[in-house]
Amino acid sequence: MRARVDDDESGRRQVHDACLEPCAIERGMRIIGGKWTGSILWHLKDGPVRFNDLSRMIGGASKKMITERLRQLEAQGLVKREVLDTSPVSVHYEITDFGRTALGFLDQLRQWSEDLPEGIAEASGA
Amino acid sequence: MRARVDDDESGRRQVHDACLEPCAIERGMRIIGGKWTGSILWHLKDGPVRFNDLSRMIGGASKKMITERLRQLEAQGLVKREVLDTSPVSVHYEITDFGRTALGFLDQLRQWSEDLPEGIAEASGA
DNA sequence: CAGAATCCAACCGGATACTG
DNA sequence: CAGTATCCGGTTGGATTCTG
Repeated sequence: MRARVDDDESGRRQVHDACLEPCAIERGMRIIGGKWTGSILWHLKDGPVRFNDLSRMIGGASKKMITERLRQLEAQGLVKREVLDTSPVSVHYEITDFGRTALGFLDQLRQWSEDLPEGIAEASGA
Repeated sequence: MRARVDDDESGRRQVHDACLEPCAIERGMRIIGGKWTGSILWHLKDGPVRFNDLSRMIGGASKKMITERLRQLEAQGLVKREVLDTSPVSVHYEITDFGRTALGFLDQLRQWSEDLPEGIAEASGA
């Protein structure tokens, strides 16, 4: 937060020494590393999903969380919100083209996570 | 406490319907999604690094954080700690083979993060 | 159905100071 | 050098209740 360094306004100088690539990782993580963010995005990959369906798909996340993350993803342009004026209103959430560019990484992460040795997750916050 | 299910004391039942893959994503995220975790791992990819060097490389993270994440990564088997009894003691942190299996998607994330449209990060927690 | 609002405990993580 | 210890404010995120 302190050494933000100019955004190439002067001449492609950008980062000086340390965080060049690492910061990219951190920045990315703050975008799709939030709790449930990845899961939400992942569940949208096959097409638009309605709010409650999404909520049910991701059992474990509260509606509050789903909403929050969805709003965030929308603000970032990874997800598109669409209100259909049906009987009791339904809302579709759809992944954008930009959002799809994150699916590759997400899929790799998913694969990696699936065959983790046992007890790894426990060692995280034990 | 309602549908935690997975006590696996009875017989490997674990996940029931919803979160099968999504949970994998979440689990993975909890392992390498911590603040600085990805960066640390990434900086170890070219060989062992000493504590303070690592600390300097990742300017922005306090020693406390570096230590914490390092301990966590060690407990999970992604990083190996090695104490060399030199003059004022030096400690090497080295990525393990298992740890290397995470570098693939970390690199994808890095690439993805590098050419993000401007203003995206700001929309995260603004 | 699709949220918004409120409350509040837990944890995260930065700053600072101290140690062998 | 390589941490540990302590403090502490801010954010996270779950539970619950209410609404158009």
